[in-house]
Amino acid sequence: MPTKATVLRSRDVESEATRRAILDAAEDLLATVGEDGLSIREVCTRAGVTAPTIYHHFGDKAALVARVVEDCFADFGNAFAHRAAPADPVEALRWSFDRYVEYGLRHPIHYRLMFGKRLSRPSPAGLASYDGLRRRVMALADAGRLRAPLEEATAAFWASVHGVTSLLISQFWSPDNPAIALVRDAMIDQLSTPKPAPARRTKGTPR
Amino acid sequence: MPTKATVLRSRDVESEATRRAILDAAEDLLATVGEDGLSIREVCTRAGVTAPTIYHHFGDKAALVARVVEDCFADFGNAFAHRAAPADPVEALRWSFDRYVEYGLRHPIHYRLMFGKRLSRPSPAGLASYDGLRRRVMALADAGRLRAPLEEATAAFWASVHGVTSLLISQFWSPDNPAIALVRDAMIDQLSTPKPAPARRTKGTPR
DNA sequence: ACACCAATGTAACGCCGATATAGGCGAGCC
DNA sequence: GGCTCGCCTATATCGGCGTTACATTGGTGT
Repeated sequence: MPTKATVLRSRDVESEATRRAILDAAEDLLATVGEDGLSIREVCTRAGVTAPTIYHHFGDKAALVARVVEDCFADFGNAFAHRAAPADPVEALRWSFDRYVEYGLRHPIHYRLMFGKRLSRPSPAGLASYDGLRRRVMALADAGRLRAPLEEATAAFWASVHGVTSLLISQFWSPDNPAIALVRDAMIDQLSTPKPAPARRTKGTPR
Repeated sequence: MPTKATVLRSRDVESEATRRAILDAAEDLLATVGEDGLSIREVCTRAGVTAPTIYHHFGDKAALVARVVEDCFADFGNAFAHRAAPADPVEALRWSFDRYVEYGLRHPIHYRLMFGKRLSRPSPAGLASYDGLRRRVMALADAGRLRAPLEEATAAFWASVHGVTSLLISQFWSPDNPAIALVRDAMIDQLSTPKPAPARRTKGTPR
């Protein structure tokens, strides 16, 4: 962004520092006590500012939370990007399912905020993360192994992994529920055709 | 002669009347403005009582909401019970999927409260509604057409329909999204054998 | 050098959920 | 009838919340 020379005006860097302090405090609080537990006043004391500063920088509480959630999508994307996915597209999809569920279980509050209610407009980071999923389904199509329209298949996969993750986060299910793998493998089996070369068996996916 | 339980003492019927008035007001508010929009004060004015009355009858706001949600599960069950399901167990399952989604779309706030976060203990009405779903899956098993353990299959079916409903309610999906039927049919295809198993009387849970 | 304006603080408003306390009033006993 | 007792409801209030009108300060551009 700073194509022009970034002029260092001291008040700007101070302002940015407080902005970050507020965001850090908010993110920390959000992860521990949730959205309802997060209070402007508590953010104030933690960030060392007073209320009008927060409102000056973010508008209102909802916008502050939305901003934090935006950052969460980046973390969510990293949960996939910073780890090597299997080469086989079907196995990669299974792997994506597991990483998705893993993230939800690790950051349940964040997950709820990200996917519990759509914000006014889909956030760029949210769209990017969905794009990542679509690409993984497209890899299946590129291998000639997808047997549903791309968008529908992507959406269906999302619905299944979101359903599982939601029930886990809401503690209707325990993390060792065998239905998790059942849903995962059922959906993947339905979306993909068997491997073209019949003889070779891929590792460890006993239907 | 009335039994002890039916002795009508006027103060009892008055108390029950105010209790119902509070519940009706709360249910109405909940359906329109949601849990956060529902305030004790608003319930008070609508029900024509004052705050301590509500606390006397229900304890606190969470308990009041929980009580309303309990009633919602009954409505949810009626969405299935009061309508004729198809005779074929596979079609009945498909029908259940649609009724489930339909209820969620019709009562999104209630749905969120019922399935968004597990209450302290699973409510009796909630267990009953899950039992209804299990029975519909068991009908498939009784027809020898279920190819997964009963509990796993029930849970997997629930996860898929819950995932779809959640995305619809959160407005990530539009109600005419073709992925809805894709998820539904994919899961049902995976859980059921394509044809009525002819001779084998395996009413158990073949794997 | 000075006027401007973004950044921050002070203080307050109107909500909220929750409660201590007191009063009303039917129920049952003498 | 008259009494007390226990359940039910209202009055008044508390502390906390999100939010905002207003004042203040200090860096910035001219």
